[in-house]
Amino acid sequence: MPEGPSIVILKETLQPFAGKKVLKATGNAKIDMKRMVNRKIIRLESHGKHFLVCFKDFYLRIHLLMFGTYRVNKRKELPPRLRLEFAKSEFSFYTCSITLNEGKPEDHYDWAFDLMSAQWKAAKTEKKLKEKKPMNICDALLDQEVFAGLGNIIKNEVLFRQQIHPRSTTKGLPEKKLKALIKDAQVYSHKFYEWKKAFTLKEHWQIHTKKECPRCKIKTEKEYIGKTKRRTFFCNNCQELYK
DNA sequence: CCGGTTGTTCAGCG
DNA sequence: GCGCTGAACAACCG
Repeated sequence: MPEGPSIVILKETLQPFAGKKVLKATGNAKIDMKRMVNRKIIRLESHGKHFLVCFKDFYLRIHLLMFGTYRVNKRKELPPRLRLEFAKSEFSFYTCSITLNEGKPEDHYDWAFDLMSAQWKAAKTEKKLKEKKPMNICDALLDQEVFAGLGNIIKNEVLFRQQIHPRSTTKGLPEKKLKALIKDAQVYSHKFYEWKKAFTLKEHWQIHTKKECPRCKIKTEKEYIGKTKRRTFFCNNCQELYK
């Protein structure tokens, strides 16, 4: 579930709960369940991979991590981390990280860095990236402070689309290449969102999990690259190294 | 049935 | 106190 576009879909799925009053809150998350009872959900938000359930003066931050799932008006066998029950409906979250934060989300989040937000700004993203120490491009793309919502699949696909070798560095990328990569991270995130909604995400993968390059047909590489050591699929022939 | 993973956090070490 | 590494967490799929 967990890259940014999937969290936007989650937000949209739970939208009917906005404005509804919580009657019962249960689950094994280490938060004070009583805080939500008899309180109305004011709005549902997302920022990168964070899903936010907002109340008047606090909000829940839900992160699905690798294996997180949720159900609406249905239950899994698993004990829920959090279940909120309303007059005629409910939702449950499983295997995720949940924190209760005081204040408003806008005090802690800047949507200029959220790839799925209408407020996303390429220029601010580029500036933020340049303020960081030079690093491997895979690590940079997965850095949530710079590219909020970008996950491992988007990383692999965007590097392939832009024909950038995953062993390239932020310092080594020419200005033009860097700008194109930043923009495509946003463009591809939105495509990911559309395909995910249409259940056609996997068939649109060009390089992720692929054994053969769709462009030049040679065998692809699978390596664990960068400090993050995440699974990286690439084509040695089509993706140029900038070091 | 085992191995692997759309992710993050934290303990331990030098 | 720092950066780095590896473990821990955990459910589901092939």
